[in-house]
Amino acid sequence: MTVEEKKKEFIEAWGVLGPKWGISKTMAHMHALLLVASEPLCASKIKELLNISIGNVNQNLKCLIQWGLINGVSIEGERKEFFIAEKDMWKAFTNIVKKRKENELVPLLEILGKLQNIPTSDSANHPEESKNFDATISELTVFAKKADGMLDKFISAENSWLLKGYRMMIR
Amino acid sequence: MTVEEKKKEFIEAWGVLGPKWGISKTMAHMHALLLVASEPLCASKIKELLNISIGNVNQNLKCLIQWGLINGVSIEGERKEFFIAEKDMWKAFTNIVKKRKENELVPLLEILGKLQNIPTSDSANHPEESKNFDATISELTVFAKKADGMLDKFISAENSWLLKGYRMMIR
DNA sequence: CTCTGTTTTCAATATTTTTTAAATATTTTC
DNA sequence: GAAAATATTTAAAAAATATTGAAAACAGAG
Repeated sequence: MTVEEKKKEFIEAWGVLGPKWGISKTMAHMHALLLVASEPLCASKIKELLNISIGNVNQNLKCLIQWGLINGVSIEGERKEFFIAEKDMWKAFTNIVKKRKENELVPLLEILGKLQNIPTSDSANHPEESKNFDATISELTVFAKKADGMLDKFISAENSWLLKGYRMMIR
Repeated sequence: MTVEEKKKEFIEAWGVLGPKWGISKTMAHMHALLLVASEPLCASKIKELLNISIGNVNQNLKCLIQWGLINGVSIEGERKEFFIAEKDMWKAFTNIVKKRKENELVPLLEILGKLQNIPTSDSANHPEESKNFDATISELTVFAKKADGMLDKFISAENSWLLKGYRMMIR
């Protein structure tokens, strides 16, 4: 198996996993391509290597940058922009966690808070239901807040935490 | 705001979050509906409450059961099956983690292992590239394996871990 | 066994998301 | 400032996903 073949296979595999992680197949392909590229690539090179339109490349580049998975670099004497993947997996991972927390957990906490703060006008008429509902919302809130705090620690933890070993203390 | 209104709002909100978590809007609606329902609901009741087809209800019920987010229960004297949501959030969460680990991490580790075990036939011709590629794959592998181990601990940890407090030791 | 209510399956349809290609905008160089 | 190169936006096409509705399969009661 040649290096090129291995790269192709890796890119393919990443493309299968990507959608499961919430990023599109093409975006995953581009990310994988940049991960294994031995030098920075420009948009048109990516277009060429992956056989996709330049507009598509452009959009996904922007998206990958937003996710903190790649970075633009300028190359001496070249006019156009080149791109490289973030090779520090820990960094890439915490970038993703940060973004998903913002998009997923924060809005959830907002709506839960709102539902808790607004009084239930008919709670007297449906005491049981009202009680059950409040209990569910409040359990969810506790859980979401804990998760939120945990992710914050995660994000601010050092690289070494994952790479060198870690311990979770259960109390 | 009445209890019913609150429930509606919660269901809507869950429907928005769901797709970001990789489950479809309808599936999220159904899950939310069962979470706040004060009693088990049957398929046709769900169809009625959410205004969707019975086939759709059936498919998503099966999917929700697969994810471990809801359970079927039988009710005294009733022929059809009823459903309730898993209200223990910790359990629901670990169910999800377990499933996603199986679907996402395990296949990744497989492909990484494969790429490492098969020798690179042309590594002599492209020493630099080959070395870079191997390094990337192996860094990814280390990372993925650590994540895998961490998730295992997570899954087998006690409910109390999250609810009562936890500590991460960084070394 | 047969009837009836229920669940499951699946091809057709609708919806959503992704991709393209072309138009538009921006930047750099002279 | 004009020309050339690069980058971005957009409207339409294509592809992928979700939903429906109707038919088939199933299960329990008589």
